[in-house]
Amino acid sequence: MPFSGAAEELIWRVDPVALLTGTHINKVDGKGRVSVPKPFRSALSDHADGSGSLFVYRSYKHDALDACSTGRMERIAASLDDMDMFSDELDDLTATILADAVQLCFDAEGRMVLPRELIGFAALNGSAAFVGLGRTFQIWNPDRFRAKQDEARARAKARGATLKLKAAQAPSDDGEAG
Amino acid sequence: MPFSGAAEELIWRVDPVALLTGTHINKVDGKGRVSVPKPFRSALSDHADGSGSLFVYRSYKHDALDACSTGRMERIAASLDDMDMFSDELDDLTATILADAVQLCFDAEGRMVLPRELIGFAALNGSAAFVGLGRTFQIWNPDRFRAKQDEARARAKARGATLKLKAAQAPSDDGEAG
DNA sequence: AGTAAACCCATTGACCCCCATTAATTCCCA
DNA sequence: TGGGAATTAATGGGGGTCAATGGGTTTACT
Repeated sequence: MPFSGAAEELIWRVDPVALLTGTHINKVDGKGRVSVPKPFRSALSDHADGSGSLFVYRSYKHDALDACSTGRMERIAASLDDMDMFSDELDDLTATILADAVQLCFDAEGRMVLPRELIGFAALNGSAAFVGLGRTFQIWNPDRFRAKQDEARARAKARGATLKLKAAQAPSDDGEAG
Repeated sequence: MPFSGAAEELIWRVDPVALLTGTHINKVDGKGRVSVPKPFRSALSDHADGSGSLFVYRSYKHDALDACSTGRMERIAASLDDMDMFSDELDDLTATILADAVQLCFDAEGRMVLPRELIGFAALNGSAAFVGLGRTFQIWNPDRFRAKQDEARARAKARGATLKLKAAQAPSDDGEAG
């Protein structure tokens, strides 16, 4: 029964901020359509019916795409809006992030269509790897990501990377992952 | 009860201020007409029927046009109004922004006609790039913008650009994008 | 009357939505 | 505990709708 199903969905959506984790590989069809992995979709959807949208933009560090929720993009825009109008730094940041970000919404099947240009930039030939980064995720060419991940692991091991955990805290109002 | 709680949660999640993002390239015809990209148009239109207007003025930093919603222009005017009367700075800003701004409204097809002078200033030869900057957007010669964006990205990468996100906040009353 | 601006209409092509199929999991029951 | 059934995610394809564009016509203004 759809009703109780919807109710349950709501309950665990309300629950804090679902983290975006793991790597999911989906196909990109001729029209540029990709299924957004279900766990990501749930974390991103604004509405109870599962519809929603997200922002995608070219990473400036890798040949991959960065993606985030609309809530997070609004925070980015708000932060930029607080900077001085006409400053050079603002100029650069808006050009590399906002001017480049495309808002995509996923359809009833949970797919979004990636613009040709972005597909080309990230070299998504037939398949795409969705890589969870906590509040954000990236979209990679699967082979390239595997290579990058191997390097990262090797570096971390070599350097003996450590991480200091911050104290547990009340759920933030950062409603969105991304 | 969890259900009503969820419902309330959803209410204030509802689409705050649509962001102006991405780069859209449209054609400028012989009459100086350009289609305002649909997402921008929606974000700018004051009325439910989709009609609306916007302000366009010459950027003083680039050979491009700045544009914003009427609401934002009012905010700019208000900010200027807070400055000291007779100050040189106020003088300059009013001259470069307010004195230069033209109000354009788009027709039933969602097009506006750009004055010859502005087309010349921004070198819009046959096509124009609408560049979303969050609450504002610019109109560029597509080639020039691509060049500028490449530089900005290169700088961002070189200097490891970062942005401190401000805390999530309640939807602002800045009713208009632009 | 001549020029220019606003309005109206028609075409096309991209995007969005719907339906059908496959695959993989979970759930249930024997 | 194993097998089968039901649900759901992922995929493929086709058709309708709407945004973008080009051209024409009326209106206003000088």
